[in-house]
Amino acid sequence: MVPAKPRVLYWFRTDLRLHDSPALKAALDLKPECLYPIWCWDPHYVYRARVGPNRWQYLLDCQSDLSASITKLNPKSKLFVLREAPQTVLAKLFKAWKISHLVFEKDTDAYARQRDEDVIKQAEEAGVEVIVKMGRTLYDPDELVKANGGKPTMSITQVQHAAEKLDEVAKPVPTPESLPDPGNASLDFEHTPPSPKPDFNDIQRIDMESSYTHLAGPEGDFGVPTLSELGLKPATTQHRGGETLALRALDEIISNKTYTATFAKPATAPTAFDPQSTTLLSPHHHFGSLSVRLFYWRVMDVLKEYKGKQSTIPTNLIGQLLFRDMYFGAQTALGYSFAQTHGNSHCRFIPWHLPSKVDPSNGLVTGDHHIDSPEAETWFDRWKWGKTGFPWIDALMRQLRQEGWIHHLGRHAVACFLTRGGCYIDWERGAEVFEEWLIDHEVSCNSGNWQWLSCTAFYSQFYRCYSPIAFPKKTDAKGDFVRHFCPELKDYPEKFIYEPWKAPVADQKKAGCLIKGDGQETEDGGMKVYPKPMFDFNARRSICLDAMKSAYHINLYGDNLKVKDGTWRELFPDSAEGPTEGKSAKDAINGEETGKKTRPKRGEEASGDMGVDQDEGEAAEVGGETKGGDQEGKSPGKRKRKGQGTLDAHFGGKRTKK
DNA sequence: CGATGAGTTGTTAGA
DNA sequence: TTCTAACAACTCATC
Repeated sequence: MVPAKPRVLYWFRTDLRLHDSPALKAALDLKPECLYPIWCWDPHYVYRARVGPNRWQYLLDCQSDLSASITKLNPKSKLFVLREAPQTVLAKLFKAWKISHLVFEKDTDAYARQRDEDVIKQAEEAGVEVIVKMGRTLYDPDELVKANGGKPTMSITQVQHAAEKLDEVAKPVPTPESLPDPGNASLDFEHTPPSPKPDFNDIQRIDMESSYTHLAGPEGDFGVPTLSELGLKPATTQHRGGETLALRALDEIISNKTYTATFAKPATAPTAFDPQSTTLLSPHHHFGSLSVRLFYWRVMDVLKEYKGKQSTIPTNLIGQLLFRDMYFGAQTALGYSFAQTHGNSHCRFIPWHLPSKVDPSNGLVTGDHHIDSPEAETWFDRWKWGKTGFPWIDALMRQLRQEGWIHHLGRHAVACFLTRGGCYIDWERGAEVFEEWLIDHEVSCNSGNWQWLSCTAFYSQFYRCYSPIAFPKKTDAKGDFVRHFCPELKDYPEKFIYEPWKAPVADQKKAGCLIKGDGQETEDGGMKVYPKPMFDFNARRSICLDAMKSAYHINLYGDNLKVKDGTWRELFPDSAEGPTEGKSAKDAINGEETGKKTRPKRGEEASGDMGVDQDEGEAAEVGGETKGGDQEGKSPGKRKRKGQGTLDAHFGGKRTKK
């Protein structure tokens, strides 16, 4: 009996490329009778994740380019976009298209794992064989974590040591030269449009979201959707996606051997924008339109040949990829909790303003936040919309909104400003804005970088704080970057470009822009207006510094029971920055989720000690990581403190003792 | 175990 | 202009 030839569903997700795709190669190695290249238009990303027009456009670029490349290899084929959740549509396709194999690239963020587990189960039930191949990172995050003793990778040293135990980074696999025909794409089954509520992107839509009206799209041709179907405004970014552009960009970078071999991230200018000083490959890596392993080996080839002085890990290009793998490893080990403080065993708890609301039924943030301080809410709003009155911060936030990309150090500057170095606002608020606006947004990297900058994980030198005035001067004394993104300030003298409020009114008038108000008005009697700074930066920096010092001494992590039940407040001095005290603040925050509604308690010990709760479950994912000792041994009492001053006074009797 | 040096990416004053 | 030290002080890796 001759076995039937395989009929393969190749499910594209964040691997929108034909080159160096181990999963696609595995699909083709089956020598299938037919291969359907498909994409599921997943409602999770349409409604439940924050995605703005710029990243959507980038995705559509990637899909269109991929579809055209598929058609080039086989005129009968293309990318078949199905407007339905993978969790509901795939099982129907298995049947309707008589599928024998489902093949896809492994994805490791918390949602992706849950989704894929669900789909794999359905495939097994349908008798469909599933093939999953890694191709998204240098190392398989699961293996990396395993090699790191089952613990999340929290430093580059850990990544390097773990990587030494693994095989070397996989060499790129060849790009296919032909593709099998797709089979008959009949849609002889019921379409299940998703529920549009809740819609996290509702506020962005200028029109009804209508991408789910037909399974194969409005033309019935499985075509790539449009922004207008999503009810979104057109993209404003000039950065375009797609494998063709990605490979061209890669060639250009690699052709400049000196740039490639001497690249040192901290030395690149965050003020450079035309052209930018870094590679801008991150969005290609995010969508998989450029293989990180291809990039790795192309860079390694240059490093092997280059005779001059080279930059090294971690500042060189290879180091950048290692950081990416580090965040993937941390996310993999911690699951959903990695993207939030609540329940996160490796993220410090700081009593930030505007903390997230948490759903007590699952311990996950709801997407909404508490307004413990109306002032902080105003600061957050002004930060988001580029109206803080600090030109460097505002220019960056406007570039981010318009173009969907800012330099890594620019991200440092605005993140530090929002959290530990200015507003003392929860990093999760900032991460949400980045999630919406960045074209290269990646859950693990975004969460990781925000934790880094807010000094809640990965990094702890909170006394190193970016100044919105001194920092940009280092690479852009003239203020060209600010003049471009805050054009109302373009005629300001160099002397005042980063602190325009210091310009005498006569100079303000001469430059055609008055410094006044809080960002509401943009014009006054025919003269442009730029807001006054929303606070005294140096005063805020010192308040934040003291607050961070205090929170570090109190030393709570996101999985601590006191963090979970709200009793952390008892440990903080009443005068501490953040929602630590005051009847109204306490009611506003405690009322809803702690109150008398007790969360399920298991093994809880109300001893007042830093109990370590292991019931969140994420750790099980990596084979029962236990970190019971984590908070032990870090007790504040062990720490030597030589300063006297105000701070110690606050601690009197407040610190927990062991 | 304690001590020491390093840690991708700070700022400022003063030489 | 470019360099250094002081600022105040964190965790991690290594010896």
